[in-house]
Amino acid sequence: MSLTTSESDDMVLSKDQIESPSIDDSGGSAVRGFILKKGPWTSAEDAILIDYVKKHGEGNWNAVQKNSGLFRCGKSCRLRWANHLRPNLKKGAFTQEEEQLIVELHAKMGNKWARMAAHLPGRTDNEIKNYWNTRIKRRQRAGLPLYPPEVSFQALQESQSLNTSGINSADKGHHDLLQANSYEIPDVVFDGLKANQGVLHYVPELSDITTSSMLNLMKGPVLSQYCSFMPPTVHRQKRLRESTALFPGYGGRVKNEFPSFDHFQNDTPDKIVRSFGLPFPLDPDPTTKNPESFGVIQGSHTLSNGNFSASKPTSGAVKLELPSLQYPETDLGSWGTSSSPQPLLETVDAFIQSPPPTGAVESDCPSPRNSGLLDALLHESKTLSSAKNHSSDKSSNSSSVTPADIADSSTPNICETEWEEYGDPLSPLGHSATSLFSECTPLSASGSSLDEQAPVEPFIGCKVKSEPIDPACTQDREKGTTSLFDVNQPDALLASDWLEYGSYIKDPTIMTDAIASLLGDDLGNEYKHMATVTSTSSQGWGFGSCAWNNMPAVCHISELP
DNA sequence: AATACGGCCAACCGCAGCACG
DNA sequence: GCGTGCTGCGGTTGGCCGTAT
Repeated sequence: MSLTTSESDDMVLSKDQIESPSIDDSGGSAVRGFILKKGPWTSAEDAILIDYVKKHGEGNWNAVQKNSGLFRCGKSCRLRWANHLRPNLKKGAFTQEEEQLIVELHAKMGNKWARMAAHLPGRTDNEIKNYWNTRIKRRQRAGLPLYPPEVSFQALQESQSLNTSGINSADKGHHDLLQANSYEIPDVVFDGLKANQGVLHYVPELSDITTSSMLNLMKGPVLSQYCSFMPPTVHRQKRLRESTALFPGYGGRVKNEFPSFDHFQNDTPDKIVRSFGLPFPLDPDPTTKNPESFGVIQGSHTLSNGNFSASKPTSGAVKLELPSLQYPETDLGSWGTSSSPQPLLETVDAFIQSPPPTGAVESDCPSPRNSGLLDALLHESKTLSSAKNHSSDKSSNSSSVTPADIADSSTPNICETEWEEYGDPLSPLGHSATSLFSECTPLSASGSSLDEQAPVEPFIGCKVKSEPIDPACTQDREKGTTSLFDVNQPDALLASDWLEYGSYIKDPTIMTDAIASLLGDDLGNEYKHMATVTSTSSQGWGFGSCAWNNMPAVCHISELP
């Protein structure tokens, strides 16, 4: 982009200026008695920098300021050179090929702009970053998925192959597989993976979640993460800084706090909550929960990113980063073999408890629903819902209740619909995300997403089927992991392996039916008998796991008739 | 026509990793 | 081993411009 600043009052400061000890009150900063200019670069400055680099080469940027008379800090010089002056820079809009590549790379890498730039000759990380951020906003408004179905599915397939091949954290096979697909996945992505530790540790870097990890994590803490991985659109407020604006109380504290689950195990609930992006501590008092804050979760890239920042462990709650599909530096294997999904539930429960899933709050749904994107999503979802009602009718004869049925039987929930639309597209998990959203959302589900994503469902394995207490069934599972729940005995629930902050569900049959229905029609019979409800939360949430992949699952049935 | 808003781009800031003395 | 400086990276902010209201 061309410089717009006046080039007449050029920046090349005179000797006098250079040595002036005065502080530049126009944005410049004084360093070692020198005034460093800030702001847009002028052509004169560019010329100086170019000339300097020609003579001395790149690097040693701090020397530029010392030797060229250019009053820019080294960082500024490097940035200017890298982004605008260096040869072979490709200017102009991204081509379709480039855009597609960016999407694919982002699905693989997350917000690793520099790495992505390496795959796009002539393009800078800044360009890509700006493009992506713009794209996100655009697609949000359009109610479109962040990742095109093909990209999501591709990532999904890759992750699937990874899972089925039994690759674990220590297995470099990940790498090979991914690279075979022409994507360079940094080693670091898998560094943290550890095989079969037997304990579900944590979701260390949700920001770096990969397809596989998403598949595995979707059901848990990631729930909150993915509930918000579409950055919420801030209406009428440019550059609203969620960290401070939305959570004044947590502003700096929440940011970048993302301890591993190892820590969670000994941490207080509120700490855990914050770690997963919840802006508020687990507070028994619902009134203390600011809907806005909660919405952050949703919007946080955490899901804020979604990202959650893909690059750094951050509180999804306050960051607008999108979730990458990277493998988290965690124990993926443990998800599959884990015998203790506790952390997940803890988090989920915390998540759940924040905003009471009551009808009164629904309109106020503290989720991404409050975002402008959600408005768009709502619109789209409505359209889809109406279209899908037809299909729903077809299955109305089913013995079990489908999400669509549920939706029909309850007050239409905008939030829910939006979440569904949100979830599918966002991650390669597509449906998995949807399932999560719908299941975690306190309200009825339109079921539209479920229908559409049917093909992907099998990969998700997140659905939970509630089966009547069947010792034989549960005993076959990881011992101690699955506990039969007796909704009539709060104590039993609290004592379950899946820690519960809540008490118990009021009507066991409702939970049972709800969960069963989720598996019944949506998931099909294939996995119908492969999941078991392990526990329930105080607010109508049911938790369980799937036998075929041991994935934790969660669903909510508060709105069941 | 005035204003508000969003898109886009460039630049800055803070942090982390690394190398070196 | 420690402190310092350099570099790179990712996130954020500021400003211009076009468009919508």
